[in-house]
Amino acid sequence: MNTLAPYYQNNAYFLIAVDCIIFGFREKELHLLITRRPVEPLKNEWSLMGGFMEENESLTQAAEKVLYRYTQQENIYMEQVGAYGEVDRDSGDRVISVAFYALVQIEKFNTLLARKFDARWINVKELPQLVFDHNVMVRNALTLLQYKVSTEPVIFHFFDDKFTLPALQDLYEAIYQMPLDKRNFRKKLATMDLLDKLEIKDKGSSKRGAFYYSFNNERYEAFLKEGKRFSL
Amino acid sequence: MNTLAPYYQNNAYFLIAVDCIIFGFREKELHLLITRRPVEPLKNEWSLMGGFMEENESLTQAAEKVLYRYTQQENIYMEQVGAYGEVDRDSGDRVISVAFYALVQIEKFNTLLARKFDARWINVKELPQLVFDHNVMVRNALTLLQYKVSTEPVIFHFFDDKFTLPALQDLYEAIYQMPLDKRNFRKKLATMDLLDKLEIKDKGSSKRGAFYYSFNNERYEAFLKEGKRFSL
DNA sequence: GCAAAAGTGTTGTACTTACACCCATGG
DNA sequence: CCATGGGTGTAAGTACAACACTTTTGC
Repeated sequence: MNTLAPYYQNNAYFLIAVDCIIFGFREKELHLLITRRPVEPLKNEWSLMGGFMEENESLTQAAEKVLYRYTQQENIYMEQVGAYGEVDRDSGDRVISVAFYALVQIEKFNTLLARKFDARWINVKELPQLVFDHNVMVRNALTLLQYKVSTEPVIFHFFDDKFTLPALQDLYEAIYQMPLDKRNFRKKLATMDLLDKLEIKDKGSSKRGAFYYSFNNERYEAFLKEGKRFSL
Repeated sequence: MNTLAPYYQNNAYFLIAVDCIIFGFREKELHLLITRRPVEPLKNEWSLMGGFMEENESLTQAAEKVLYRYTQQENIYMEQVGAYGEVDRDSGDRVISVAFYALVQIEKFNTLLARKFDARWINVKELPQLVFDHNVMVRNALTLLQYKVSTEPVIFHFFDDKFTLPALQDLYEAIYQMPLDKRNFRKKLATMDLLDKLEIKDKGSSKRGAFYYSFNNERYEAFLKEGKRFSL
């Protein structure tokens, strides 16, 4: 319970939750991490990763806390999706929830931890029904993600600083949920001139191997200063 | 205070406010309605229209309540901007605020009411410092509005079902904060073919007078069904 | 009759789309 | 040697940007 409000008396108090839509990229598909809900009501149903906000943390910090609990990772790229406040949205009690999406590298994900929480990476195309309004949150998060990756170089947060062009294209295709033309995709990337081609190849997915690239942040800063905008 | 939570005990409770960024169009400029804050702390400083959320209302309903209190209007077009939850954002107490923007017709606005609340329409370019993080909310709302009016026909909510093309262009220019080419602007509108030209003219802003147009909603439905997208 | 705003087309440029073949390599 | 995925250029079409003059009418 709160201490007495110094100024704003006689107003209602609410539980606030944060729910995290954790996106990852695996097997050429966009996945998201869901878990069996650990508490009643709807215990053991599929759910987003969530948690309650505490006294001395901001919304962002609350989301980071939840992310850390489920992934043991910090400094994860995260964006707020919005607040959800229908009166009956949570059948357990009146709860206002703020949704965040996060982009993580699945390789860094701790699978032992996953077992502990009964968490699973699910292809976004095969998403089951989730509790409450969580499916709506996912839809909104995906729409926002589509916009974001097309206008800002946030997609690189899915990778551990290097990636191949075929993988990058597969990821865009998974997010946009449509096929892209390989040559046009590469042409647009080349025009922006923000990637460094590395000397090494990924031989994991083909015999020939695909060159690794990395995103050049300094070049991107300069790019912005010239008034240019990232666009894919 | 809340009744005892049936399930989610031992979690913190918070005050939740909604703050409304009320946009209107006047004198070829985008304006927004601000008020003298009626309560301590920072009493009489410039502020957005806000209010606390109550037990049995959704976030959207809370925002509608605030809008009604300050404008006496209902069925106002409204969008959520986001939730603001820094620990010290409100110096009065811990408050999480959810911001909404609304598009209203200034002509319908009740000026008597304005006096009661010491409310004023301010050109967005001449916005004073507002309390707390309200200036940030306005910036975010404007960015969202720019995106929305370019991809959906929401701009027509600024008008009372008819408008002239010069006024429409002035409004876009005010929102985008850049000049537009008159012929290109009209060509794009004409291509979409969503407006009906009326037989009457507005003689208020020129001797010749400009024809009124109205947005044709049925045509827009069909337009969407063909897979087309509004774009300006 | 003139000032002030409304209305109207064309042309060059940049971007987007569509499209097919050769390359490198592990098995 | 062949199957598999990686890598590359060109041409057509579409969308965007730039630009100037005529019309109407209240004063």
